[in-house]
Order: sequence, then structure tokens, then C-alpha cells
Amino acid sequence: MPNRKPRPSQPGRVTLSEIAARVGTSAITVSRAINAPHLVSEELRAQIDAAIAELGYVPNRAARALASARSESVAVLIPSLSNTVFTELLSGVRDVLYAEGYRTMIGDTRYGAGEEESLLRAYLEHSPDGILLTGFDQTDAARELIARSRIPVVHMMELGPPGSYAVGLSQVDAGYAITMHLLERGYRRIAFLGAQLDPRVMQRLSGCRAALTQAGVPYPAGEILDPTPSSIGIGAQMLERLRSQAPDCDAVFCCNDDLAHGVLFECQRQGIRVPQDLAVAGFNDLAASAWTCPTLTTIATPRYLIGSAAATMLLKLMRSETPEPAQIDVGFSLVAREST
Amino acid sequence: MPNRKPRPSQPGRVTLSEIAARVGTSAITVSRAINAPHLVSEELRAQIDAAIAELGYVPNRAARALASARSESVAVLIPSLSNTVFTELLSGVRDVLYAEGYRTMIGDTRYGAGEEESLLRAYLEHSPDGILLTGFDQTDAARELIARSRIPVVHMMELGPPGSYAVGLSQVDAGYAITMHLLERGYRRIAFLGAQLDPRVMQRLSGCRAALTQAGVPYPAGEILDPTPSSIGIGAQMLERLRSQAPDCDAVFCCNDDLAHGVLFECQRQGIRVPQDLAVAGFNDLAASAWTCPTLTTIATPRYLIGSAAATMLLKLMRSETPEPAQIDVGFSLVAREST
DNA sequence: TTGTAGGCGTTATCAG
DNA sequence: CTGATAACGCCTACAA
Repeated sequence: MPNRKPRPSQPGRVTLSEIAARVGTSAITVSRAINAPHLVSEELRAQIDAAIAELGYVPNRAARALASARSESVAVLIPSLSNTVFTELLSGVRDVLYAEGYRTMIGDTRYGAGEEESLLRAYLEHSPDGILLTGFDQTDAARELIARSRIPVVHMMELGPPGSYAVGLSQVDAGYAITMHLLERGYRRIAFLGAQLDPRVMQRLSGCRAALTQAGVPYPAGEILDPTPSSIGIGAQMLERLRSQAPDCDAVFCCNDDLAHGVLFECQRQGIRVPQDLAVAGFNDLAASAWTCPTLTTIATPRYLIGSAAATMLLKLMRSETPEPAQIDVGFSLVAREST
Repeated sequence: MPNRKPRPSQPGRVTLSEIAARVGTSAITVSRAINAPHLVSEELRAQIDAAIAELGYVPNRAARALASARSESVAVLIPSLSNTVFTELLSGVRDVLYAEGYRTMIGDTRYGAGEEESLLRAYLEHSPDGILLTGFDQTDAARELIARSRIPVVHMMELGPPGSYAVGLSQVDAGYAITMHLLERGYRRIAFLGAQLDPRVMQRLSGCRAALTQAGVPYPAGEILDPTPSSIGIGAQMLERLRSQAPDCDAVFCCNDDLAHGVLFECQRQGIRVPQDLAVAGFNDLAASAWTCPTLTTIATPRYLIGSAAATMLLKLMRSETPEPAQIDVGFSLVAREST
């Protein structure tokens, strides 16, 4: 008769059966009292609730996930946590999912498809019931992982090909729209400042190019592209580069508001009048953009809405429903302010 | 003979024993090949690795957590995801923990102790191996939950009482230091603008008061406190209030940089010269503060370091080691720029 | 170096 | 409405 030592298990953690023993019922009934109270008599339920409170019972999600094959968690992968664009996305996601009992596992891909793949690999071990991704720039291996797992996926921020689910907006159209705005204001030598150069930035650039070409005023000299992460500092620095590379430029479309803020600050510092000497436009409408001097013309994108709508769509998919439509275009709006 | 239907389980998900069957060994050996490769012969390991790749095996964390009583996850609770102060904290935490195989479960308390308690309750179900909290402002019930769970906790941002583990800085001292800086510059009617009014803001205020009292120039008329969440907009608005409530004020210490940016923008707009007409100081040294016009004097706080050091301390606690010291004061530094 | 036995805490299934 | 039973996939303990 081997004298086995007790198994590990968490010391002092109360289990369903301990509650059951205390009340004089079975574990399954306690489980039901928690998850489907209407199936348990009121009397028993009251005793169970009391025992739960008294003993400080905390359900064990791992056991539940194992037994039910549902983790009630969702993996959310965003490019960066230090960009409020994506944290606002997360707020929308969280508000919708948390209310339905789902936990959100956040992953920060640092704008890298490789990092995204490795995060995906890591998070798949948790058997998320759903996955939210930013954009469509996945590696083949990542797509393969997802396909094999059969876990529903919704993409955020951009719109994608048929067969995919997505909530976002046409970054190309938005880039086109703000460039058209500059053209309508009379600017002709319109530069583009791009940092990070993630897919969305390149899509905005392509919208910008399309507008300029259509207007017959392409301005390739004014394109400054730098893969460095976007920041106010790099924006300020890019203004320098722009002035030497394209001194006759009369307006600049910055691929995002951070860059634009850097440009605005640097203009102030150098006494360049905005918009008289140089018009400045941004993208995203960050909170600060309504307060800078001058206030910044930009494209407002409904991040919170994208997050919440994507989560809502994912909820449907997780319930094996078919969301309609599969692609939600939340659009964007041009916010014309003082800087143009 | 009851004809039982198959249990749920995830369709198509490969398990350890399927790998084992494929290779002609046992599940436990496959488990070892994954978790302790040195215990398995090279030959067998190669076959196992091949089978894993071929069948696309993904470990099941729930099963592992259940069997091992360790979830390899850490709950991290921060007041807000939309404040880069806390997302930088998260970066430090993540970098340290992820490298050690831990997953980070992020919770956003919205600056509420009640929300924090409820998040804690939710996250405890996942049996995190450790917990990281922001500040010491927990509800009694939350403290009770943590104590019962016996899960190690490290607090971030502030320093706490003996018996607790923390990595942070004295917010009181920092508030004192920047006020002293203003006093040394010759300012005497020094106002304090505070929003959100979370514990750290109140600690900064108390440092500010201490400095003013010590210098014999208290200035209660200049204290403007508003529980509204901090933002650039509320900063701009508070400048208005300040000018009417304390028109003779010559310097203002804003409880954080967001507020200070709002004040700076509003000063520009109104033609108030900074620092000649009004000196402005902030707190945290956000990225933008080095670029505003004028650049902002502020207190730099090492957020990434706080996060990484707290995670490192927690790692020790999770290994049942005793971190020394139990409280790490990372300090702060005064960054004197143009605005004062 | 490998394998056997058993159980971690919960839920699905079916029987009362 | 309640309960007995058998998994879920993996790991600890022990044995060989």
C-alpha cells in the first residue's frame, strides 16, 4: 500500500465539494446554484450562497475551462499599448466583453507580424473563445494557426477581403479625404510625413497620392518616410528634413497626430506660421489636437466604436451566429480646424 | 450499458496522448520533452518534436494549471489604460514576466477601489500566481480577498507600510521638490491644480503644501481641486478658474503633465507669457513635455523601471524567496525646462 | 530515461 | 429538482 503524499493543489482554496459537504448536498448542485440558479430550489440555494460567502469560495476557471471546453476569454492583439488609438479600442472591447463575462487577454505586438504570431501561439494555449486582431498584416503561419484552431476572429481598424470579419474604415479613403481637403483649401505642394510605416500608414499615403495625382499635382519630393516609431520628437525632426528636401512645400499631411503635434511645436519654435506659411494636417484626432496652437485639422476615427462593434461581432461568432454584415465600415470624419 | 455521447472538448485539438500515440511513447514523456527536454533522450525528443510540429499540437494551459496548481499568469491592475504613465508601467512588467513564461492579465480599475475589488474577484478565479497593484488604495474586502488567497502582491508607484512589498517613489517628496523649485526660482504665489484626485495627486498636494508652509507662503486661494478625470481640456479650463479665483498667482504646479499642457495651450491662446507672467510646472514628464512651447518643467518618474522592478520583485515572491528590500524607492528627478 | 497510477476542480450526461 | 459517474488534458509522485 503506497503511502502517497497529498497532491499539490492550492492550499486553503475552497472547492465546490467543500461547499457541498458543508451544506449536505453534492458538488454538481452547488455548481448549478452558481451557474444556473433557477435549477436549484430556493431553500438549498440560500444555504449554498451562505456557505459560499462563509468559506470564501472562489471558482476555479482552469477547472471550468477544462470541463466545459470554453475559456470565456478573448485574446486581443494590438500593435502598441502606448498609443491611445489602441487603448481606446481596448476600452470598447473590454466594455462589451466584460459585461458578457469574458476576460480580455491583451497582447502588444509592437507593430510586428512576427511578434503577433508568437503572441498568438502563446495565447492559443489558453484556448481563447475568440480573437481580435488589429489589421490584416498577419504572417502565413499566424493565419495557419488560427485556421487550425477554428477560433473565430474579427479584425479591427481596417476593412478586409470577403470571407473575413472586420470592423474598421478605409484608411485609403481617409487619406484621400484629408488630402482633398488640403487641395480644396488651395494648397498644391502637399507633403506627406510618415513614420512607423505600418500598413495603415501606407494606406493613408496611397490615398494621399491618389488625390494628388487626380488633381494633377503629385509631389513626390514631399514624401518623407521613416520606419522609426512615431513620436512628437520624430515629427519635429521630420519638419527639418522637409524644409530642406522640399522648401517650397505649402502643406503637410502627417500620417498621425503625434507627428503633427511635433511639427506644430517645431513651427512655433521656428516662427513658421501655421497655416499661413505651412498648413498642417494630422490623422486620428487625439485629445490634444483640439487644444494645440493652432488647433489641428485631422481625421477623426471612432476607436471606441470600432472596439465595441468588433467585440459585438465576435460575440455573435462565438455563439455560432452569423454576423451581418461581415464587414462594418464605421467611416471617419474630417475635422477642419485652424491648422489648415 | 448506457450509450454515452462524447464529451465536449475542443474539436480537432491535438492532445499530449495523441502525440504520444503517434510516436509510440507515453503522454508523460511528451510532457517532459516539452517542459524538461533534458530528461528525454535526444532520439525520442526529435521524434516528439516532429510529431508536435506535424500535428500542430498546442498545449492546454487550463489542464496544465489544474494539474500543476500554477497558472503562470499574473494579474496587473492599473487605474487607467488611457494614461501612458500606466501603459509604460505595463511595458516594464510585461518585458520581465513574459520572458519568464508568465502571462499578464491586465485590469483597468478606472481609478476606483470598488472596480479594483471587483476585478480582483474576477481575476482570482484564474488563480494568478502573483498580483501587481497600483498604489495602496484597496478596499478592505479587496485586502481580505488577497490575504485569503495567499497570492503574493507587489504594489507599484507609491511606497507603502512595512509588511507590504512595493516599488515606487514618494509622491509627497516629489510634490515638495517641485514646489521648492518654484520657490527657489522666486515664485511666491504658487497655485496647485489637481484633477482626478486619486491618492497620488493628494500626496503631491500635501508635499506642495508642506513646502509652501515651510517657506511661509501658503496659498490656499490657489488650490483648485476637481475630481473630474484629468485631461488637457480640464487643464485649460482650470486656468480660467485660477485666473478669476487667484488673479495674483505667479506660478502653478499642475498635478500632472496633461493638465499642464492644457494650461500651456490656454496661456498661448490668451497671450499669457510663460514663465514671465505665469510659471507652469507639471508632473510625470510625458513625452510631449519636452516639445511644448515653452518646454515644460516637470518631475520625471521612471515608470518602465517601476514596472520591471515590481515584476522582478514579484518573481522572487512567487518563488518563495524574500525580496530585499521589501520597498524599493526608485526616486524621481526634477526636469527644469523653459516653463519655469 | 521511461512509464503507471491517480487526481487537480469542474461540468456534461443520464438516471432518479 | 438532485445526484452518481465519468471525463476534460495534464502533471506529481513513485516505480522500474
